[in-house]
Amino acid sequence: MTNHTVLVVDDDKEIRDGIEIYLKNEGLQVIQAKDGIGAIAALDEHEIHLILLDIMMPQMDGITATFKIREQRNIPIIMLSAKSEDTDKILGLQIGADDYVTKPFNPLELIARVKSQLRRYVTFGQFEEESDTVRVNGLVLDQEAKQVTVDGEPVRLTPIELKILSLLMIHAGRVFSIDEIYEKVWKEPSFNAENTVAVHIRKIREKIEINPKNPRYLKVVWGIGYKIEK
Amino acid sequence: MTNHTVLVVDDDKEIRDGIEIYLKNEGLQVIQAKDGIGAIAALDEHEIHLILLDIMMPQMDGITATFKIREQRNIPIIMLSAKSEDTDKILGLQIGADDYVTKPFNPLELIARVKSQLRRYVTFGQFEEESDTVRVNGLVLDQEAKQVTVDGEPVRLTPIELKILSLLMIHAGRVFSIDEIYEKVWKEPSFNAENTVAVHIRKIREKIEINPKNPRYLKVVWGIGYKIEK
DNA sequence: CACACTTCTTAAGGAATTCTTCATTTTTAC
DNA sequence: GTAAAAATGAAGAATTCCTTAAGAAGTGTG
Repeated sequence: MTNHTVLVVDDDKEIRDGIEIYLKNEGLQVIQAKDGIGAIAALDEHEIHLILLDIMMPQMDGITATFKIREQRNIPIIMLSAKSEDTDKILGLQIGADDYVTKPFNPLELIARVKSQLRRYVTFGQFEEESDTVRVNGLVLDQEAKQVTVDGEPVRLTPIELKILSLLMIHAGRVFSIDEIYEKVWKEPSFNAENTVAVHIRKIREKIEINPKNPRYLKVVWGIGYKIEK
Repeated sequence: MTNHTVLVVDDDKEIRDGIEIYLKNEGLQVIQAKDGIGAIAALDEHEIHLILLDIMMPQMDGITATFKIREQRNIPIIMLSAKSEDTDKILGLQIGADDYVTKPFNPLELIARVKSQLRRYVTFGQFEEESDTVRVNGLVLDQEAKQVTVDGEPVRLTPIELKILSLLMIHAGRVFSIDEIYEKVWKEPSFNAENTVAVHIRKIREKIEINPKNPRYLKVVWGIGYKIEK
């Protein structure tokens, strides 16, 4: 997981430099480009393992650049954008980005996503099918298929329910407070979200538990929070 | 999630002191610095887990300080600023702050954000202190799962019971007076709490002892207090 | 654009559990 | 034996959690 090179493409030098600091701090090598043309040039000159690409750039915009890059090589691309509209998000992903981060972004989140993408890259320069399944008790979470099964039976979860359950399953055994769950799932500080989370917990229990009143998987720890029994 | 140290950087002593009161009230340790230079010095001297940084400071401004700090270590940074313009907000985040609070700020919101950042960092595995399990005799305390087992059997404890038992187990062998227990668990000076603690002790014994009348783990030291037998 | 459908959020009441207090009994030390 | 300390039991107060329901917001379809 070391010695990877990341190409940062953004027209704003400050942003490039800011990102570079974080990435270097993680032991990654960084090359900068200020637009799509420069990015393609950099791809010829260096062995790049991942691209951080701003969607709004002069000369050649990010989406067009994605096309050009994909024509050359199959490299993980993470898109950056100031726009938070879902339309852009979906468009970016469909066209070829492997992940998407909106500005202003949390640097830690960015690093996590970069690492996640790099992890899929192995010695042979191919993509490894990451084992994306988490198994706890009789519960199976397939992160790629975004599906959970209980004893083989698929469960139909809503997006938020899936996120909550994923969080709890990935860190099975650990207790998460309601605030913590809210922050991780909704990605904003929680103010008055107790019932909201509680209702979702109830819904999840309804779907994964035989007897929701006496849950087998999704346990409550009094005064602290919820967890998935390991 | 306890025992974290926050560095408060602001040129106004009143603001620093005000923030310090709130943070200390949450059990956090606080170190102050009046400018960027002082902040970097403090980083060398103390183990800091989070920085509250005013964006407008003499000598070295907050944004420059952010860069310098990031060069050294990857610590969560929350920016404070009197400016509420969105341009500044985005700039601050892009450059390296993990979160942003505008003055005048709501203390509760500030605390919520501080805690949120500390939690986020902890999950990323950066500074997870204290080993998660404490073993004494046949007693096992899993601090992550917030659970205690006696000879492998899980025990269902209430929040206060868990806190008391955790305290005694972590410092197994040491005797705690009733007042000491009360202060540590309730986080307020003990007034007339002798019986209150005694009742909880009794409840704990009921749950972890085979014969509460002749306790094997939770011993009383006459005239002094309670302890967990090592 | 109206319609049905799903999902999310909020509020409120009820149920269950837990906390504290007080009175009483038991144990301990001298 | 006596006084101080500790343990016990029971009851009301307080807290926390669960559940339901209703409306808001969003999505897809004809």
